[in-house]
Amino acid sequence: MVRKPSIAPKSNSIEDVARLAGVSIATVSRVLNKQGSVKEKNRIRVLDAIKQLKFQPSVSAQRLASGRSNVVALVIPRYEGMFYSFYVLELIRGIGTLCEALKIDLLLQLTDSRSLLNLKGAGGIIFADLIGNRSQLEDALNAGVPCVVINNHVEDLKVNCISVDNLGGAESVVNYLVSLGHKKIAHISGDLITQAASMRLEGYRLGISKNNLSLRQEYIIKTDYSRGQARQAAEKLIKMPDHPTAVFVSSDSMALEVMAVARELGKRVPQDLSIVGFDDNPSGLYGPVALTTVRQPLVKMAQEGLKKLNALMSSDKPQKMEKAILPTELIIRESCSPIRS
Amino acid sequence: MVRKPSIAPKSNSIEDVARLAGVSIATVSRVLNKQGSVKEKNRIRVLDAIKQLKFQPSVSAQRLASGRSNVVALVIPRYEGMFYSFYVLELIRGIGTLCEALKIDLLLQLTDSRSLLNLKGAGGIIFADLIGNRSQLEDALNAGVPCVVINNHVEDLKVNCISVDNLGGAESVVNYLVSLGHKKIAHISGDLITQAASMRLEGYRLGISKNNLSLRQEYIIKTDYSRGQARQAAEKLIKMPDHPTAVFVSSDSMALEVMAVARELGKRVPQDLSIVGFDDNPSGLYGPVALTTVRQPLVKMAQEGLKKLNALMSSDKPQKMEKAILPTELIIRESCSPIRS
DNA sequence: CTGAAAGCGCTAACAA
DNA sequence: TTGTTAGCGCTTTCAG
Repeated sequence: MVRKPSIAPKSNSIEDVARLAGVSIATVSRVLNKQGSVKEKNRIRVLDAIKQLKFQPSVSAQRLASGRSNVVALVIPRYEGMFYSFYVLELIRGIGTLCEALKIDLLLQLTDSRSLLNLKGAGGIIFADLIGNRSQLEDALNAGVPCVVINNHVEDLKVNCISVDNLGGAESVVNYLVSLGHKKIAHISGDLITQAASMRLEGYRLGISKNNLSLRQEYIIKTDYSRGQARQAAEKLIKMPDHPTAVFVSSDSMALEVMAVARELGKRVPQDLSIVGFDDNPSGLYGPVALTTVRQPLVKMAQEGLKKLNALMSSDKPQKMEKAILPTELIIRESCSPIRS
Repeated sequence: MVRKPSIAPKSNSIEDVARLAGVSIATVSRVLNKQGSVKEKNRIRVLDAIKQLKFQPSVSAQRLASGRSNVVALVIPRYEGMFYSFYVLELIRGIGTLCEALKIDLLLQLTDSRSLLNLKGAGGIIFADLIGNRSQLEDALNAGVPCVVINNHVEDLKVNCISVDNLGGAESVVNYLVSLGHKKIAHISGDLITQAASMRLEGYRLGISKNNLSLRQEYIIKTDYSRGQARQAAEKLIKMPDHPTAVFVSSDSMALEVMAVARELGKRVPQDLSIVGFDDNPSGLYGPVALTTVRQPLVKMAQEGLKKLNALMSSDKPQKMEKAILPTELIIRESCSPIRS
């Protein structure tokens, strides 16, 4: 048949390498994949030819022929508040850099949750959070695509997941504040469509009740994680007649906003208002009062997730399934003080 | 004789669809690619079969057979300060969402600049900024891969680029401050390995000299874009015996830090110190004093770049080459005031 | 240790 | 309007 006239200067293929090296393409393939044995002399010649021709194998052809894929998709659901958060960038950074090291191609999917993913595009999928897109995960699972979920604990699906102890982290904040003598503790929550935010709220509630404090609804304010809403929440809280003496904020970036508002309204931090954030965002370090916060191992979570997925993808044997919850850690800095009684 | 079903749930191929629909695979391919003509009745049957089988074509096979690729790589060089910036996220957001709409697969490469890219992995490449990785771009260009550079103006390479008028933006800031009567104007620059930061510095210099002010080296402080260094810079500037009355900061996030420092040191903003940022980061809106800044069309830049690349990739004809510089816009809010004389 | 050859799933020229 | 069929570039048996 007539070949399609290619416009672009056709780049050289494994065949060219084979010819130049004076071996068969099978041999070239062997040295490419570092498997099977090739006489050292031939290896060298092939490697030489590859370098000389600047040969790069076609990923598509490799995938098609081998059935394997070294492409990992990172699926991030698009929702209103997602880009306010420090955390998206941390995730991308963690996974992106590890991918380069592992020679894995990273397919980024910012999805609107209801569209279906191209499951054949990748050999494995990392779901970063699950927000309205459980069906995407289920589809992928049904199609037999290896999956890992991070930042979300999914109990009822047979899938690996790695999340962070938001509940425990939040509870420890309350315990800490109580230990400083606080009894009027408020909470500014993040977007409750995220599991993280709702677990932090839950942890707050748990902490309050375990410490035999009364849970006051007016002390709980829900936001979308944005600084704008944090500002409103802070104003509302501070202007209350019976205002809280401490506030646990669901993200550092919001906590910093709360701190700013407090100052503007003439409150001293931490003397008049103790503030605790969540994230361990480096920005928290720079103000005049370093922010007490909860450190969560985001990069580690992301990278563990990728490693697990990689194992899933490259082994034929079924791997054991894990539902890991990584510990969080209270980082005490300067934004809280004991309450004087 | 009946074949045993294979263990692995081998997903069905175009052949299965063809069989179910009672047509040839060529016909299926035609409806898949919406090209060539297919009798309406057959179209329906094929579409039906596809739905029924939940068929998704193999991207690799499509690419291999057609020579085309709907994969776009976004190359972001990894450097120290990159993740401080609002801008990376905006870029990813702009390109990521448009990719979904255009059914383009996005390959994200956070590269360490010296490693070579897998040029066969994508049909086109967007370089977001060029930081120590010009050779990657040149390699891609030489290999005939369509490329677009965003956020960096490359004069000496035959490549499309779309950047933002950092120079003009910076100059307009100085002009504005001068119009308010300021004569002692400082600049806190970002990481000068980025073209954006160095053009802003250049624009500042230009503005100063065009307005016949003297350029004072001690008024120029270089940072890595982090809030930490912004804080140090601000302290240094404010504590100078002959301190500036206005400061132009190379990013909003740093400008906010400067504002915070000023307040801590007892300066009123804008009465004692006028501050201008760069980015139009929404965070700038929330403080007690809304930040005057320079708006740059990041999302637009990213999306225009992707569109251009897409055109390059899907047309056989050579496209005209463009070096666009999108205008920036001074957004006057509350952080500057006229100087009393 | 090496090479020949059979596909992998799809596209697109060509024939019908 | 359709079906037939030759590759796309590589991996992977299977002989040698």
